[in-house]
Amino acid sequence: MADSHLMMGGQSKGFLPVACIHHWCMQRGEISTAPSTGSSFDLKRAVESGHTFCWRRDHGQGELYDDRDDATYVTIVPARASPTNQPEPLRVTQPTADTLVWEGRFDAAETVRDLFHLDLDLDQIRATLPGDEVIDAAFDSEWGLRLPNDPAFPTLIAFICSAQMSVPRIHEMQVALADTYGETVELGESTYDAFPTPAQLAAASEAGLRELNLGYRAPYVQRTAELVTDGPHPQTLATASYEDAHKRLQDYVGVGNKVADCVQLYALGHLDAFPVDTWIESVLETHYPTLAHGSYRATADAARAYFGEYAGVAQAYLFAYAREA
DNA sequence: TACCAGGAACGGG
DNA sequence: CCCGTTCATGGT
Repeated sequence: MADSHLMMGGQSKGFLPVACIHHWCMQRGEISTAPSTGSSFDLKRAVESGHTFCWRRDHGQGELYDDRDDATYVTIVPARASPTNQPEPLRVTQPTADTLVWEGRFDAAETVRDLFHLDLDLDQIRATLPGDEVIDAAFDSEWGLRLPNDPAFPTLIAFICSAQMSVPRIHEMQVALADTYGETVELGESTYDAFPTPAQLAAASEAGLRELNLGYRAPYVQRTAELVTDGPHPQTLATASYEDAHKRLQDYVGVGNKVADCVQLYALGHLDAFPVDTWIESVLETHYPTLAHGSYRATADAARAYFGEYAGVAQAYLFAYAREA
């Protein structure tokens, strides 16, 4: 096992400058993903199954959602969520099934574990779910998939953009937003574009956003960015109840039941949220006809009651399983 | 060409 | 609360 905070120049952690902005102070670490029996994390599945839109492949490794299975992924932790209080680029790769390697400008082991809920026991979660044939097949097929625990604002914007849009095109929009309105950050010899802050995105014009092919979602994104800039941050809803957060998220523009559930599940740690999209609707109609009630609220509530505390994990596996077939 | 893609705003029952 | 219509845009 490699040192979890390896440094250049033999410096110890205590001698690091406060603002570590130079490439020579890059740190690297290794994380085991095999707590007990077999690997319990699959980085490619976690990043490329369409649940997070906060990652991209490193330069020169193509776009997400193709066959490549050994990619290095990059995200930029927003200032408000980073221990250095400034946007922090983070590279992660999985050289073997049981090993995760990260690179960043700070000791990011805890951050990486947090970003994928790695401290949750996947076997324990599965044990809480009903052991029906569909869940069994989905978990056998998609084992290692983890829910993201992403920053709230980028997740909110991504799922406002998701309306009537394919997974690759949602991701394209987030890349375009970052490249156009976000701050450029440096890691080693490379530079990356962070997702824009609420204020940066609020300053964009509807016309400017339409140029990025956001279509009718452009004014939703701009107005929601204004609301977040002027009001409480959606991240604060992580400590609210499911019902309270669900209601308050819909005060933003372009946010209904489904987008609210996605933000709650992928950014606020509400793992009992069960987003019902066209794929899940189809799965329910085929395999769980008693849960499909037609209206969003009735269907989602029935699914939450059936799958329980970790209904969102079941949803993620069913979604990935359905889309893979 | 018509239809679909991780839906939501809007108006009306 | 529930339902029908409309809303950009690129792919098939």
